[in-house]
Amino acid sequence: MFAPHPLDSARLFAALGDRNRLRLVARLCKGPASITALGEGFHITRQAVTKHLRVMRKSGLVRSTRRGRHTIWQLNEHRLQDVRRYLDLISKQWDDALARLRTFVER
Amino acid sequence: MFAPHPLDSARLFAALGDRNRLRLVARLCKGPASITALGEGFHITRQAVTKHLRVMRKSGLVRSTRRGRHTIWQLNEHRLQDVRRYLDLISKQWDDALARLRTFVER
DNA sequence: CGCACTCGCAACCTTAAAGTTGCATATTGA
DNA sequence: TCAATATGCAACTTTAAGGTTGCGAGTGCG
Repeated sequence: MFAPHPLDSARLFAALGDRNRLRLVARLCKGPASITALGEGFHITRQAVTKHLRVMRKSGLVRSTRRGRHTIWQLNEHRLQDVRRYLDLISKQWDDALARLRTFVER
Repeated sequence: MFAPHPLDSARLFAALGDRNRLRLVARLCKGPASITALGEGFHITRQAVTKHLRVMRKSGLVRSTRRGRHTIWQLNEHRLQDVRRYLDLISKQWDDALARLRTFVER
């Protein structure tokens, strides 16, 4: 079965926990792109974009492949599913807790 | 319809993007609890726990109610669903992008 | 070939996150 | 009532995140 590691999950959520990184993800949803192409609409340096991409790569959310003189970045669909599964697990536990509470309170 | 704001979402993910906060969430899944009860198994100060809880409250992930001399904290199921919905939206866009890519590549 | 383009590396700055310590305040049980 | 309990408030330290600038290196078009 699937057992999400809390530390890995934390890193994954942290990777999504930044405004600019979320915008990068949204941009990557439209398809793979190079660094300069990704930073087009942004008001940050190319280096900042690079840093964000590496943070996300470290968490496994994104991967890169060298292609000639530019590096192509794309989303890692599996990791996104990991996050969703982790949230589902939390939600389920929470629902169970609520159910137990209702039983106790007997309202 | 539901339109998740990227900035709000970022704050929400950031709230989950910390090892100790994730452990707090896991603990809160078992039911509401007070601050000292929450920090029981942790190796951090009560004040640190308080700070984490407030970060999560600011993102709407958790809420608190004063009850006598202790404050009871519990999860906010609605916000959890918000995160899940946002991820679903991202995943869907990503799936669409993949579909488009397959059409282009014509493999 | 040479120049423009795309990127990596490294140093640096600024700010905020994570955590601690110390003290004040309110509540409750004996 | 009084002390123990449970929390809040504030100042402080340390570390890392987010961002910038400068420079060097590989790649490809004209």
